[in-house]
Amino acid sequence: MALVDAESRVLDDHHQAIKLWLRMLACTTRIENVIRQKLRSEFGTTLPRFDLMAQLDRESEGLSMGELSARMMVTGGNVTGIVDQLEGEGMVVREDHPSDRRAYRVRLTPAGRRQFRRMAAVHETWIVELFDGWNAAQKTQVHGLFATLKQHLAALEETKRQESA
Amino acid sequence: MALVDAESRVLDDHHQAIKLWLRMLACTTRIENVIRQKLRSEFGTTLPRFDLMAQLDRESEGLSMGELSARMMVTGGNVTGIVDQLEGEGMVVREDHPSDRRAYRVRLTPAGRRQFRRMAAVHETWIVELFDGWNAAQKTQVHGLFATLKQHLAALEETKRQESA
DNA sequence: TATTGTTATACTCTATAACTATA
DNA sequence: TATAGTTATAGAGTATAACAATA
Repeated sequence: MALVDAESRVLDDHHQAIKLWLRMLACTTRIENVIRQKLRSEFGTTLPRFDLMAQLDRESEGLSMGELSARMMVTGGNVTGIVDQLEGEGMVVREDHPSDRRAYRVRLTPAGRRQFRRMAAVHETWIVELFDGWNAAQKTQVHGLFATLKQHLAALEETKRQESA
Repeated sequence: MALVDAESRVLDDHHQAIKLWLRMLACTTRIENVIRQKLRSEFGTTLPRFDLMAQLDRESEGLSMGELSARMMVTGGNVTGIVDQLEGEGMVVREDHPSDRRAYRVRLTPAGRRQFRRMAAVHETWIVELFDGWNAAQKTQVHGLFATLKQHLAALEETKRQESA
């Protein structure tokens, strides 16, 4: 009996994880789609472009292409394309890197910063509305729980990296 | 002072929502990437293909193209493409719909069901490992919280649909 | 007329690999 | 040799619109 109970607990735990994942994925996907659609219809931009500008907004000194690539978790070729677009629209500039002539220092132009701040303010109201199903205490709770999960995921990746090395 | 406090609470609440969203999105994206990569390397398949087979596995009677499209939340043309592939590999079949000659009834073949079940079992172990940063009580808690959020998101969509009508 | 599904097309997002120019 | 960035290419994933067959 003890064995059977242990097995059914394992089964329950498995199904619990799957159900949790599917529900969480459904919520995230839905929110992401709303954000993507609103960014396109209201500002004519996309999530990666918004993300790139957000990274630059945090760094008044600017970032190299490689740093942008690392922070956005995409490979270099993609960053080149997005920066090309935004530079063409006058939102960012590639300045020479002071000490490394291979590299650039990408930064927001004044117009780019104004435009980003304008978008970010509206973006924030969308997020607030979308998460209004949770009260402040619940948001705090989930925020803490995801900190734990994030650590766990980072540890898994670290383990895997060491195995492959 | 009361006004200032109220304002700073609003600000805090906004930042809380944004930080929560960014952290949640980071976790979801990371998990999704792991799943995508493992599905490709271990089973030579993709997330939408896996998802389509999962929908069919739940419905022994099969589903029409339109029903698949609605459940997967993608437009019809995409479903045609995925069903074409899976039919070519003998995983699913398009049967005539009994009462509507415009429609099909797509269902898993026995081989398709065997293959899906095999994949699903392994997929479940990936999910369990990825979510192992939370204990059972925490998983239950998050599952419940996401039920609330899902309802809230559905309500928002409903409101919007009525506004546009 | 409205609906089911297909076709054709295009765009976003991403990864990989070969390339250049510096370091 | 190694690194920063670019270019070219390929593929996943998606949406849109025009179309044929049937309701």
